[in-house]
Amino acid sequence: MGLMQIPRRVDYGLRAVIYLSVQDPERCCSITEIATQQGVPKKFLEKIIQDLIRGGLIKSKRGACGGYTLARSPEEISFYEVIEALEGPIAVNVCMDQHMSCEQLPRCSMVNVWSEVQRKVTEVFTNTTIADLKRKPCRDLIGGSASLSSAA
Amino acid sequence: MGLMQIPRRVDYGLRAVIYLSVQDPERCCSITEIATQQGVPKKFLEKIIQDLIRGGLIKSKRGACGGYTLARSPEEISFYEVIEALEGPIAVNVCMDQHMSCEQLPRCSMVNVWSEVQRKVTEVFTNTTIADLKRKPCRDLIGGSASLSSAA
DNA sequence: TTAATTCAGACCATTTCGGTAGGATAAGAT
DNA sequence: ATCTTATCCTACCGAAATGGTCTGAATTAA
Repeated sequence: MGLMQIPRRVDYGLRAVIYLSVQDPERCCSITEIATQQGVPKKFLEKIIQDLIRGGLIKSKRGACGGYTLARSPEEISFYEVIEALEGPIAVNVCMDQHMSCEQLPRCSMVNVWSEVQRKVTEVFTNTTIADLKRKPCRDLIGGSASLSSAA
Repeated sequence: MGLMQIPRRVDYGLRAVIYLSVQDPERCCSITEIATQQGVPKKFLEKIIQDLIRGGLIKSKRGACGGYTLARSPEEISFYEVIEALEGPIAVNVCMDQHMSCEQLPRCSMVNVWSEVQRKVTEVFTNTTIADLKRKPCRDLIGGSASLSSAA
């Protein structure tokens, strides 16, 4: 159940980034600290953070007193970047293995729907920054007024 | 790769529904016909169509000269209904296993983003009917003008 | 009765998901 | 130097989902 469910990796990764965003930007947070504070499996989070480092969102310092900090300010990190660093580019589509004739198959007309969905999803994620999340109060969870994006 | 990829089941199911929508509404189409015409694995499609029957979108007639027809007119079948019949309700969210304090965790602020995405996705799928697809020409596939939904 | 068809269920191979384990490497503290 | 604290890297692992297949029963037209 759940067609477009968000994987744990993304949830955990976002939590780590958000946690770092409310800390002193200079202070290195260890994986142990982040994991216990956020209630996330430590070794799993370690791998996830590695992906965020490769994505240029987190900086690390090795050795004793090492740890992680955000690579940029929270205003400059979008939801989309975190997701992309962890899962690759968002691609709402069917696996296009074999190209078939456009006439006899409904495939191409469906693609228009997929790409419209993809466009809207991408829009929300790119317009939402980590800094936006920090100051959001906890209002009703479903059917919210959705004032997050700039809503074209 | 592909965060919100559409599963084969949905692709195949939609193709079957669209195929039926362009046939004579009285004529029963066998599973063999639909599968070969659409280039879909026959036995797999058979199971998928069973779900569409349970969802009230397709009618079946058993025995020789049996087959499938649409249960309603294409104008009254939305993309969303097909998807829901095959995958259950769309739920863009993280598995909410354990409820944690709203204060110390960024979870609740993320939920606002998930629900906004879900709302927009659902909107596109509910506003697109099978009849809409039939007359759509095959224009450019990516970054299309997206004139499908009523675009609030 | 027989042929054509849907219907129901078990089965199955591969991939993905979520997570663990162990060690190599780096750097600060003593 | 070497010890401790930490990141980094790679392999591994169980369970679930994905994408199918196979077999056989039930139904119906000819």
